[in-house]
Amino acid sequence: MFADERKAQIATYVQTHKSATVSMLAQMLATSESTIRRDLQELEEHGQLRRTHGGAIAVEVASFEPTWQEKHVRHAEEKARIARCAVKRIAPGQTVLLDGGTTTYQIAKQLSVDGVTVITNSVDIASELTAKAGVHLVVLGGEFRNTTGALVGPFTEQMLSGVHVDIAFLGANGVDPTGITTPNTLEAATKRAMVACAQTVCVVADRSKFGQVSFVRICEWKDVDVLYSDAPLDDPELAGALQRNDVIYAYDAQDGE
Amino acid sequence: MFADERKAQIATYVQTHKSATVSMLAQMLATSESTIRRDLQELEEHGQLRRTHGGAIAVEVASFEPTWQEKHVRHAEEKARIARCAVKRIAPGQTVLLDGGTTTYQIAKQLSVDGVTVITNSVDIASELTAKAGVHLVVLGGEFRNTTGALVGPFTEQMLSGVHVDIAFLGANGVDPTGITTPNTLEAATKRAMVACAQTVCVVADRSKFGQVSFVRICEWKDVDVLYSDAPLDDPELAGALQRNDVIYAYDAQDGE
DNA sequence: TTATTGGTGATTGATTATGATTGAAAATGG
DNA sequence: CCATTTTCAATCATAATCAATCACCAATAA
Repeated sequence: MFADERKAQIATYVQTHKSATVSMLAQMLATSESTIRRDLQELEEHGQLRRTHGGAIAVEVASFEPTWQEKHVRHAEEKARIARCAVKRIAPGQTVLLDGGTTTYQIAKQLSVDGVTVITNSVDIASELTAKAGVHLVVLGGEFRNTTGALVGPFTEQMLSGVHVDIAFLGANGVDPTGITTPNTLEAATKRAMVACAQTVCVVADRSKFGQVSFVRICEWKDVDVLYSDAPLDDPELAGALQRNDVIYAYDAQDGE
Repeated sequence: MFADERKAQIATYVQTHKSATVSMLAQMLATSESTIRRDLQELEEHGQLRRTHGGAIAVEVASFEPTWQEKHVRHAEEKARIARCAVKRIAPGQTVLLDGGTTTYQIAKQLSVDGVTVITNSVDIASELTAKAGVHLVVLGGEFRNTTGALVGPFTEQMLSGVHVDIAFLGANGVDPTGITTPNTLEAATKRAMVACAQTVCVVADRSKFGQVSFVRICEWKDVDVLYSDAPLDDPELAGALQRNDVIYAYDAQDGE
């Protein structure tokens, strides 16, 4: 094990797991805590992670130092780009399923097609769409999860089993060559039910999700039709997986303005 | 859980829920109140939230003036009074069903009991309750009706058939000696399903509804347990009907202040 | 061989985070 | 207004963690 190799592993681990303790890293990499601390120090200097007492956390988790609003807005802008691209696929008369999440919320916000039926399990999206006149809104029942603002659980799945939609837009926490993942089992089950009832399945995920593998698998790429993101695809492994499963990759760089 | 991780969580929580108590955060994050206070102090110094006695609130909502729509609600003051009275009946641990409507919305707004489960078919109420920490929120699925902001229809009724609640608060457009009525058949069917699944049925209606008979009957007085309003009952015929069916009549005049 | 260099593990005093305690301050309810 | 309760800030003790330092080893070059 070379030093740089070890540092890369630490960086990857913290990226995917959002946090790690010094003692745990030392054990995992079969080295001393001193070495881990030195590595963490260096990685922090390179902005790869953020140190804390006892370990380190991923930079985006520590979003409390750099002004929260600033970061929030900038994040929203990337997601708005994805949404702008995704919303073009929605045609009048269609039935659209919008999963909970900030990116799908942007889709709802930018939706201006008349005569569409929107089904959602997000209270925020529902709230947003109540103001839109040309939208027939259907809300999926379920239990509210305040971490994501989505309605999930058996009720949601039961209701989903009774509907069929033309197109579904799903968010995901992890996007890897084998498929998409999310940290919560309830959410995953609900998303899976969404995949099952949609003619066309679109995943929306900004590039920070690429390479991440979260706890629970939602589905594989063969179940997905389109992946929307905000930048060119630079992971050859993921690109290959998408191609093999006929998944269209679409993104909108900030071009036309 | 690292300190910075915890602080980020607190910041996010307060942002999304608009407020949080020290004790609740301590419990949620499995730490002491001392630590939470230190975190809150630091977060306040960074302008991420605003501390209050007992907790913190989000920076953006420092003042609570009536919402844009709320000013245009007729009899808003009466409805708030009715809600203040009705909300006293809700006890910790109970499961509460809140029908859509401006009066029931006021109940949601004034709800401050911890550990209750609230089931609602109103997007507005759901949206309001996402901000309340101690509430387990369940949303009834269904189709959105623009005129009332409620979710109704077969989906709603199906989901209602699968639940049982301790107490339900219903609105009504007409209150007459034979029972309560509403103008829309879909809404009526949904309200009827609500009556069926509740142990205790409470009707909330300001005095302007008394004597009105709307198009579709929801239920008769024998199905109702309590009627909340804003003034003494002056219709002897209605009073008689209530008495014969053991319906409690409760109101809150603007007394104690 | 010998010196040097870079990386490593161990040690230790210093630092930091935390939970408990207590008197002070603030909210609450007459 | 006062009494009561709740919450707070300040302080302390403790435990965990860290930075600094030193010694060691292996690889390399003179």
